[in-house]
Amino acid sequence: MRVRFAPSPTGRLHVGNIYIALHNWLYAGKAGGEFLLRLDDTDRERSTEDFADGIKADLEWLGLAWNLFDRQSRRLAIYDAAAQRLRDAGRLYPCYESAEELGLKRKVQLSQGKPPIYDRAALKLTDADRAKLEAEGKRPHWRFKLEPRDVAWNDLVRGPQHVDESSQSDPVLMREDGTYLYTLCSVADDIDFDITHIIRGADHVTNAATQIQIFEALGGRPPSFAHLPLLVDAVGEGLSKRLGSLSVRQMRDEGLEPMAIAAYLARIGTGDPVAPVRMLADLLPDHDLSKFGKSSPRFDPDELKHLNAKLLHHLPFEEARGHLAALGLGHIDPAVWDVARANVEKVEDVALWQSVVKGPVTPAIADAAFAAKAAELLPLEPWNAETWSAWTNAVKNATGRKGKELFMPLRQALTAADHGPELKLLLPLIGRERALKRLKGETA
RNA sequence: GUCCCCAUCGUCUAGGGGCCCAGGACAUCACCCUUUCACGGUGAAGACACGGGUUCGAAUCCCGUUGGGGACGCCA
Repeated sequence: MRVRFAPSPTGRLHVGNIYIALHNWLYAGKAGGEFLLRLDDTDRERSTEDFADGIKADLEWLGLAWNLFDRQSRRLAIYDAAAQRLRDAGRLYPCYESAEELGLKRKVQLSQGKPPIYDRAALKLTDADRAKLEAEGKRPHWRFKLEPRDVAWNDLVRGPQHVDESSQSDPVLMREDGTYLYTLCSVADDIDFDITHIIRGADHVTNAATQIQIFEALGGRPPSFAHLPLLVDAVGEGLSKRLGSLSVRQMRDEGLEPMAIAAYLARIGTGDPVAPVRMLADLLPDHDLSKFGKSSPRFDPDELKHLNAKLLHHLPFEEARGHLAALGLGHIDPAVWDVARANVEKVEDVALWQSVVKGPVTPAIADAAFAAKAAELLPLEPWNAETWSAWTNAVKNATGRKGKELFMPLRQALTAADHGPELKLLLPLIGRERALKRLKGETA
């Protein structure tokens, strides 16, 4: 069993991409299969090396490791052989229309209310016609001759599918300049790599029918197909159209945990509860493509943020350590993490509480007399989790204050904030020396 | 424009003619816990897009309307 994730290095990975990558990874992981990362870089105009590196980095950051790697630009011989085989079988034919001519034809068809399908004019060309065109300096692009029949398959997500191929254009497989297009490369590679399952977005469903024909023409057995519903954004628009607006890079910069992203993307679209998980493997047992429907799930950044916070609230220091270090927060005290984690939304928020503990903090003191009295009553060290209530009780008895009146001024003096982790846990970390200074209004 | 697909609480969904005046999860709200907030616990509120059929009975089947998504490239 082998799956592939085949992005084209024409941009950074975005949510829609990693949603597909993740499900491929999970499917292979659960079945004990292999995961191929294949860079579809046949479009030399738009593919760049930087994007190729970026894609790998994004995948690594998410923990989506691949067993195999290749890129289409290195596999030209495979495509040459495939094209020749199709030519020999009479399934590949030369066409001489220019891109402008084709555009015009489509426009005319559309204006007549007809579907913009290639009219196969090139099929009617005689040898003499072709010779004449060649003599004029025209170079052909090559199309695959589709059989005009109904192609059916059982989609792992969508159930029984069929496409009437007489309503499809013969796909161009080779450009005028002799380079190949995705449609051919993809199939040739899938055959060569023995890909058993193609898991991709629903924008490829009609492609599937055409590709099945190419698989068959090439003598390969078509793999199983699974077309996941396309994610839409909050306004209900397709996510894949908005490259860059939700890139992996951007999510990382926002401080989101890779596991939060994975957990969210793994469950969205299914009825399974969206819950934080520690590692990708935890997602394996419940993974099942048949849990998906055909309608588009909404990708909600707020829900992701919420999940991210929830994940952090339970994250032991040992598991946060690496991530903290990666963010330049290697100096975070484990004790601070344990006390503050329930109050953070993003991992870097802990830095604030570290600075509250270690100082310097400029206290907010509204009632100096009260703070001074509290300072006077501050117990001697050693301090522990009981210190806070012993102290506040003493202050209560001495001043007659209670409830919010009592502790809010203390919190503000001690932390310069009016919310935060439990003071009974925070206080011992701050220590007597700093607490004393802050109660006196000094920055410490 | 043509073809394909979809339509249940705010969101993700369960549901395949009576087990459903619709179940779960997330979010929301309330209460509890906590000498605030957050965390945690308990509970509440909240939906079958609309109109016609079929049927003793429809969220479920059929038709239509509306709304949404996708495909139709010498992109992938």
